[in-house]
Amino acid sequence: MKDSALIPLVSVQSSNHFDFLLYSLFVFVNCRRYKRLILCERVSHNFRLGHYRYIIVYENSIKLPTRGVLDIAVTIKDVAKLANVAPSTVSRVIADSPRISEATKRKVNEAMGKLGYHPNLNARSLASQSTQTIGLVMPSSGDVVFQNPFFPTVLQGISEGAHEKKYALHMTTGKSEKETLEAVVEMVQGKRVDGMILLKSKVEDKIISYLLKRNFPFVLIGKPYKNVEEITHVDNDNFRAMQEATEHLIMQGHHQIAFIGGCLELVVTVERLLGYERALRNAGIELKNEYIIHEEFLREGGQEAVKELMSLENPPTALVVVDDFMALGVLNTLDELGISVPEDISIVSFNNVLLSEMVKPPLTSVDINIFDLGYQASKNLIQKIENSNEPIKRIIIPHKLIERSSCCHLKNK
Amino acid sequence: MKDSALIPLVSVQSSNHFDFLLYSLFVFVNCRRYKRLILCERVSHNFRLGHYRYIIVYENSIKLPTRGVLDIAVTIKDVAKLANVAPSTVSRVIADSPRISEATKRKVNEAMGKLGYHPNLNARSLASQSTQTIGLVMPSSGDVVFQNPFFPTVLQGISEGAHEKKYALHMTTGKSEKETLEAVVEMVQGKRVDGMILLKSKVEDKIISYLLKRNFPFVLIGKPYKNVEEITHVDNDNFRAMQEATEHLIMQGHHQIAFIGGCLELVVTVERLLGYERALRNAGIELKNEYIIHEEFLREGGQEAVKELMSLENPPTALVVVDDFMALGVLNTLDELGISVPEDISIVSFNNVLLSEMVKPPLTSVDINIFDLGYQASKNLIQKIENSNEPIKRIIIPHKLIERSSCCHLKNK
DNA sequence: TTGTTTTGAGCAAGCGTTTGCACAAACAAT
DNA sequence: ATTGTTTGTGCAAACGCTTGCTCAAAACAA
Repeated sequence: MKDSALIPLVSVQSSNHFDFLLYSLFVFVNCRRYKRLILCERVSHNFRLGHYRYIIVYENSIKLPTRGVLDIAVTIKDVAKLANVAPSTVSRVIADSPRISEATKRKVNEAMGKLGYHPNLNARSLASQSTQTIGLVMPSSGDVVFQNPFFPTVLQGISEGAHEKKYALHMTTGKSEKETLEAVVEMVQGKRVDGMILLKSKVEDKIISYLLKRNFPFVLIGKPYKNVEEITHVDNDNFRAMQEATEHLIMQGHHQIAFIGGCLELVVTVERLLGYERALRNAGIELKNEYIIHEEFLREGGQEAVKELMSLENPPTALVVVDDFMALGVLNTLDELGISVPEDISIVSFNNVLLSEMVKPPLTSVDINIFDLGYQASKNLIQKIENSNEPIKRIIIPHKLIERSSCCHLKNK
Repeated sequence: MKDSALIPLVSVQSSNHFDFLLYSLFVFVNCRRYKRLILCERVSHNFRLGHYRYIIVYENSIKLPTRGVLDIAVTIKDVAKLANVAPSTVSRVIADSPRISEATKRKVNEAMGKLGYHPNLNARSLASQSTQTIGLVMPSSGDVVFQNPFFPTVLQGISEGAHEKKYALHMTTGKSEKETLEAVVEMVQGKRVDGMILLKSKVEDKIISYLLKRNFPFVLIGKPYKNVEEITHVDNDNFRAMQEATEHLIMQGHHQIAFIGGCLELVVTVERLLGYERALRNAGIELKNEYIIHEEFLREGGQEAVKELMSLENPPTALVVVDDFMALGVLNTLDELGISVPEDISIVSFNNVLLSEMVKPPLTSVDINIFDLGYQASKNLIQKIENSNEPIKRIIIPHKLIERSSCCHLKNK
């Protein structure tokens, strides 16, 4: 005889005939050597596949009611019946409402235990209008971000923050900008999530406008291009960070400093570029256009750019690179060109991922605390979800220049 | 006058008094200079916050019915009313049922457009018992996996496969094994997902037993430790891959080959270890216990191990390392020890992540096609979800040894 | 004893869909 | 004209939960 575990699906060919279904069940029960089968509730005449409930009786003694032939789940009603209370009472026990007496709670909990009850979260979400889920749009497969550790780390932070408050994550991908927006609409209007985290802010961001218009809770990682006062965001002070990185080089005597950055549509690039320019200007160093490179992360393109840069009449003596991984590419290209770091050229990069200390030479890199970026984002999003009066916030995650061996004082020529 | 966008939440202090609510609405409407407000439906006497519907009338001409005071969404009923059909018809139009005439479809679609209707996916899931979502448990923050590109890449593959079939991803984290199982139960019994993808298989895997017992669709990435015949899984032929990698070294004249692997509880480690042993045995080379190292990925531990290994009486002339990132650590340690690769020692590693070609020297690495691992997992999971008769499958993703410069022929001593 | 408050639990409506069947209208076949 | 078929829509129950209000019983006060 079987124990009271779930019973695998019996294949019922025609769902249109009650008798046939019943018959199938009998056959199934017999061949599995269950003792008896009792249909105990016929949910409606207008029945659908999956609406029958039954009890298995073992060895003539009634055991627990077991569900499962057509994947019928244990519901709150079943628990209520077993505990001899109303469904609403069970619901309140689950919510640990103070209006229920201890005695009843015990009784109900016991029944839940016996039946192996687990609430149906879709039903819960539908009724309570909340999902305990936060939404995320992944960068599309082809995206630059995917190649480097930023994404997983920030995800890890988000996940950690969500986990602490028992929130889950819901993600989709969008291949194009249009698809991405659709994905967001699906999550938001489809009521799949209570709030959203955006992983990057573009200069003209449709998603942000959409969420703003709908007044839907969201947190942005990065700095909004506009509406700064209306958007809770968590960011580094990228302007300062880059300024400091550049100043670090300046203090080491470098005047010819090039900037290697990413897509100018990303606000972070813009900010950092400004910080770079400020540092140079403060030091009275002239800005040179040919020292500023925006390359997508593709290695080949990067190589080209670096080669061009180094073959200028006055090649730079130092580089600021906005990403460790990109810096690694640069490092390789320099190596090919026979230029050695830091003797011939100094490099400061960003992100301080694990990689940066394992590379030769270890990279001086600005640690922007990616994990915390994600962690604070989800934490603050949840606050916002749970209290709609929560004020707009701007959370700045501190950065720190980690000195390693990719920079050194400019040798006097 | 406002346009027909959503109207922000009016703060209604007491939800208990209809009149008060009505009054608040009027105040709100006046101060926002809407022309008129009509309550058009009082959903029930026994009302709850958020159950009122209304129409805004602009400039005396009736515009679209607008919802939103208490974030009331447009429902299928509203669409039905506007299009003058039954809700069921709207539902069928959405599902593009052939039973609906073209004329009606057009009419309904128009109404949906006007109202900006979007289906409530929770309600859909509840009624249709399917979520179009696949579940995933992330490695916990502290986990090894998070540090290297395996996770994001496989996620990318999964996401791609899911996206193609319009499935979304649902993720949670578990910090401990217990929490992880709870997270799975929550997703499965909470009916949040239609199927699951497991990212690694442990030797005694409670999650697998659970899913198997419940007969819940899932796909494993990696090889199951037991019940191989009952579990659809996608994997590399890790045995062969490692055997080939080792043979590659043997063919280059190496006899003293050490194995640096990860946690022995992971099936993949076991498989690869076996492949390594087979290769040696086939070549008639004696296995040495001191040549086999299992280190968690922590850099420090790894360094220790490598140092120990190299100070053996007969240090190995070649290493197989089960992960590129780990190999990078090894590379660094060797560098510290003044041992150069590949001159003094050859290395073959695994995964062939972008990193491996950017490192000095570029690593000979076995490409196991991580993306495809994820892609096939979600693709096959979805097949399984959509057709419960889908047979159990074993999908082997081909691997390929990518030769770079971290190996060379053993110089004759 | 009677009136009043408190406590605990139940009733039933509601969340927004899907879907089996009923049924009217239009058409075809007798 | 009568009886079948189609074809297209509508009806209403169901999914499994939450929650405002009602109300009986218990506890307390007068």
